[in-house]
Amino acid sequence: MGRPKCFDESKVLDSAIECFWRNGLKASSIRTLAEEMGIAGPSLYNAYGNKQTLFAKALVRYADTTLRPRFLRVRDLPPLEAIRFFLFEQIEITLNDPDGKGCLFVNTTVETANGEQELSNEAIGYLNEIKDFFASNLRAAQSNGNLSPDVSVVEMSETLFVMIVGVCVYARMRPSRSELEAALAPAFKLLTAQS
Amino acid sequence: MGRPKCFDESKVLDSAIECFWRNGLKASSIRTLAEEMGIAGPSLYNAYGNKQTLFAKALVRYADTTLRPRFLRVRDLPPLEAIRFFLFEQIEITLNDPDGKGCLFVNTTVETANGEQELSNEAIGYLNEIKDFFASNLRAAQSNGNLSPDVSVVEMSETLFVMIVGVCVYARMRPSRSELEAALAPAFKLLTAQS
DNA sequence: GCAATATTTTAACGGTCGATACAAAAAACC
DNA sequence: GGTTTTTTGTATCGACCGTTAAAATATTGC
Repeated sequence: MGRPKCFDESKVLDSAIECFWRNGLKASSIRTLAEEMGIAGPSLYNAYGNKQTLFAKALVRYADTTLRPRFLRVRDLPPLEAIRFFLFEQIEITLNDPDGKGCLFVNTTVETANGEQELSNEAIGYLNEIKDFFASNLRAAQSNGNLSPDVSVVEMSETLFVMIVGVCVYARMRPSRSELEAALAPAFKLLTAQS
Repeated sequence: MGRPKCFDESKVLDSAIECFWRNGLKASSIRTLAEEMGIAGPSLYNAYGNKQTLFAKALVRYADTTLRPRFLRVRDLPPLEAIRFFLFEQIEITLNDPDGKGCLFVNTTVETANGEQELSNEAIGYLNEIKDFFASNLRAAQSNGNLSPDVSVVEMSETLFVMIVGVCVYARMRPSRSELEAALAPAFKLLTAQS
């Protein structure tokens, strides 16, 4: 019923993600968003509500298209190998990110922490999934016998978490491969030394 | 000559730092800045130029009042102890930061990376001073014999850097003491185990 | 006291912000 | 084919943005 939408809502949302990811929430105006999305302002409001709801939808889709595939990609690996691959992939993603976009969740957490709390909480929720990914895999590795039971899962998962978040900030500084590999090298050693 | 300024330029700049630190560059309007600084808009422009130059001056003063005192505070400690105290202090500062301001340099790097490049480069320069602080102290520890020459100073300094930057992002998530201490515990172990 | 200089105050500038009213357009239903 | 429903395009709204013009105010040098 009614006139059909003449654009793919998900594809256009991907363009919004790109804009928010690169420039942030406040630096992305409705006008530049609409232009980069290839639609007019009123179509944007008709399809996504307002700027805040558009951003919220962008966060959800970013999680679906960027974070969740990374979890799925390592789902069937041995737990420690899953963590190693996740960290390794972070380096490659960062180096193949010439715009220095980093991580939308990290950028959002930093930008909206003392303003748009609902958006901040949404982003933090996804970041906590990364921490949980580390923790559950470390626990599995201890069950497997691949990781010493003397290792504190809480400490190790928190450390890996702040390290990968730090790498996401690093991404915005256009780091070199050697800097990124050096930064994560001790993490790889921690994951093997105590096995 | 002329009418004297009726405010302390440094003290008022501290109020600007507080506002930028808490809310970021774009979310701090000239009007809210002027109000929080206790002066009128034109006085702000007369004293600090424009918004961008005000922010640049805020970055410099923030470095002078927040980062440099921390370096000086550990200047006379044994190098590894200096790093340990710096990390320990980061936890305490984060827990005594109820607004979740984190680090102005990290916030600025994330917010302005793809916009105001001059401000971003300024912030990155100060962050690199932190990395250099780690590297030079690690080298000194190796000269002292307090740190094994088998440890890669580059790897360790890069790791400590991404960890402390990660903690600064963590600060915006209102972390608990146990989370922060767990996150940095492996760093403390790395600094003693290989000594 | 008077001129010169610098800062404060008041008011407002043009521009952009997020958001919308309204009518034209394009499909489905009968 | 006319009605209904949704989306599109155009034009624009009031609010706020960063910034400044201009006049009033407060000091110094003479």
